[in-house]
Amino acid sequence: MDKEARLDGTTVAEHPEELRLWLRLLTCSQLIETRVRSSLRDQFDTTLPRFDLMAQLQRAPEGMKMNELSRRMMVTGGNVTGITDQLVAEGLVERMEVQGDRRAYCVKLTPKGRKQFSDMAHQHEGWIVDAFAGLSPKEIATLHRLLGKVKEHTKTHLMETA
Amino acid sequence: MDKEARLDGTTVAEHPEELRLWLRLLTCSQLIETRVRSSLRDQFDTTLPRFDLMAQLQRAPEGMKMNELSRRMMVTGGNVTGITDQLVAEGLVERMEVQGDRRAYCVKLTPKGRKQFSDMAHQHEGWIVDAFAGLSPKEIATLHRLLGKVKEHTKTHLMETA
DNA sequence: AACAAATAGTTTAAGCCTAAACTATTAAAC
DNA sequence: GTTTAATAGTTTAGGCTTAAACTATTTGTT
Repeated sequence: MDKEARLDGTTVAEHPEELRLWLRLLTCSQLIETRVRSSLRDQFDTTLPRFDLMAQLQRAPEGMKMNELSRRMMVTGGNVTGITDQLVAEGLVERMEVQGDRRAYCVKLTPKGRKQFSDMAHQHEGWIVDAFAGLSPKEIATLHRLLGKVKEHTKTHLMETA
Repeated sequence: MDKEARLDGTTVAEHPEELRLWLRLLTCSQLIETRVRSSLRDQFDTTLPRFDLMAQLQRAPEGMKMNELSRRMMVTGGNVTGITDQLVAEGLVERMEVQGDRRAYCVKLTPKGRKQFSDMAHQHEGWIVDAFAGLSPKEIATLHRLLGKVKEHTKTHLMETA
């Protein structure tokens, strides 16, 4: 039911290989992401979006504008507002005024936030290493390279076919 | 800043390759998924979860129990209840009683649902083919194979490290 | 048969996320 | 310089998703 016969006697999937690849890619993301969310909740009583925001800030010791956070996290500005509000309330990040632009905020990890993120990041790294433990270093490199092509192609061709 | 020097003069990324791979995998999923969501909304005024549920049902002409939908879609039962309610209200799927088990429902596409899904699926296939148009058939096969290893490894090792 | 345990599905409360409308500020056009 | 447009961030309404508590039914134990 899922295959079509061809003249040469072989069969071909009714759905193109691209579709099968997409479903598998999605499954992998979801499996790993579900595991990470669950571990973050159980071990640190936090969520993936909060972790992601802090991860962005850790790489920017001087802080980052909401604007840029939104772009890097690939979520809407309103979303960043909400997550930042929570982290501010918990004392993990702080909003700082930007010299010369009274519209903008610069968001930065507090010392408490840096410490907490450091603990989480160490565990997180382990979960991710585990997730890919079935692959050899060479396979990891290949996967990384091929996904890089997908990423570039998708990013550049995103707005064409509207 | 992102590299550590080693004794042999080479450098190694501060974060393991697995972490870089994970971030890239996530980026690819999100880029493609965002595009699909947006197209479904613009062209069919519907959402990805609704599409996904209908896609599962289309492969099961006899219908499927909520239970199995939940497992295949990798979401909670409560979620399936909500999405099914909407699709029932729109006349796209129907709940049927199961002979011999008054707890269960069998959910099935209506003729209207089959027709609408068929239209959407055709477009959807195009979006996905586009997303991977930067890869050769051989690269697609490689990616599919490697992600298969990730999927199997993750699925089997999921509940070990709790 | 009676009780306990498991299963199917729903409900609820809370957080995530988006698009769109909104406020405040800055930059550009003229 | 005043108007216009663009930018930074927030708010709001609505849909998605989950975990946990819940109802109803079925299965297993004795």
